Amino acid sequence: MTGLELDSEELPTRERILREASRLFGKKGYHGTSTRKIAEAVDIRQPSLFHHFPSKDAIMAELIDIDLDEAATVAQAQASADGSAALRLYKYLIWDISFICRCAYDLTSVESVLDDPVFADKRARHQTLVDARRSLIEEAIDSGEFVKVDPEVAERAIVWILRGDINDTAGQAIPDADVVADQLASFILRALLSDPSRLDEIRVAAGESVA
Amino acid sequence: MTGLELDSEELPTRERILREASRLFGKKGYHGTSTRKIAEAVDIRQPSLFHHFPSKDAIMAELIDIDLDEAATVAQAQASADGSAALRLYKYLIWDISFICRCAYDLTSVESVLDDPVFADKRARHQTLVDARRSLIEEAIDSGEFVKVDPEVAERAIVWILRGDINDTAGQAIPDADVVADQLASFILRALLSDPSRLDEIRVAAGESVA
DNA sequence: GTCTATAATAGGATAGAC
DNA sequence: GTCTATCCTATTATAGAC
Repeated sequence: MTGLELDSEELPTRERILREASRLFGKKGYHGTSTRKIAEAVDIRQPSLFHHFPSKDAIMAELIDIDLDEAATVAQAQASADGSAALRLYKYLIWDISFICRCAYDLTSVESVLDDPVFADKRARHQTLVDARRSLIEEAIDSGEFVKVDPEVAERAIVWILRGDINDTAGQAIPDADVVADQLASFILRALLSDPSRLDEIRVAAGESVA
Repeated sequence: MTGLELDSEELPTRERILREASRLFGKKGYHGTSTRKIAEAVDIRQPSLFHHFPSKDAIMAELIDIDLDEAATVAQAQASADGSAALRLYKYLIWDISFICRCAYDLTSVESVLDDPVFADKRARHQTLVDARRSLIEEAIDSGEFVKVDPEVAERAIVWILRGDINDTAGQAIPDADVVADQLASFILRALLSDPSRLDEIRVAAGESVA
């Protein structure tokens, strides 16, 4: 898990590099952040970074793995499960938004570097996540649980609401992660449910399966 | 207006610089794009850029103005108009999404550089847009047209759906801009309207006021 | 208005002492 | 595990010819 409860100065250097680099990548972008600035934030000299990571790319690569690995697993599990697709999409959304809110890293920059050839080896994992999400949406539309909307439009709206949450919460380890998760996931389901009054039933069902 | 109907090779060099730079900024980020790459895309040598723009920053600054100026004006006009706030928000959304879809430039990178001190002089204009949008949302919630949702949550979802549209359409001058605009704006209103069945009435009313 | 040549700086990464 | 010193490349921008 990511939420180590140690004071920032007590953390191992490698961990502090990941956290400070993620914050700077999120704020200035991957290319807008120099290894000198990362080192400054961690309070070491620039070449010392290369004792912990072989390259600047390797720092980013680790952040990509943190962002994608668990999310792809959860999304795939819900996509291949049984029962209401709307409920399963809601469960995935709650998990993902909570994860983002609780995460110690600012993962803003991850999606924006995935197109770069340097990180081409991460694309398959990303595609797993995209496919699982898409399959949940299409299943819910086909079954009539969702309105007959273009799945592409629904997917884009969902993906960007999630990316916005990543950007806005930005590795701050938000305390009321559950509230934010429910608000955003509810926004999405209200927009998509054929019968919006089912929302409360879905929220209750998701709450029970967690507890 | 932005949609000059000339062949790309016929356009003045200055215009081609703006278009190619915007595409590269959108794909690789502002800092990830060098002036050499821009020049290469325009098919001139790197120093020739500086005959048309005093600096790389100035290219970005002009793209920021293109993105913000008209949008802030339209949003403010709707915010200070009378009648249903939900209808006025829908009208603004339709205008903004259509603008994005028809725009000759990829404006993806604009929002991500607004925090940079270099572009601090653009922030007031951006804030005008943010405030106008926020005011429309709060008015619709207070009047009961929208569900009692946290205005912050609604605003973030809307802003990021718009940013996603900017990113996904990416200066391609989408032909069916009106369809995309209606689909995304409808998604947003379905998520927010207390009585989702009012959506069609709002879409018709917005269509009439345009024609 | 575009070119070649080049200045000046900032970038990622390595070598080797401690 | 961190430091200083340094290499090499890429970057933005300028000077001046055509």
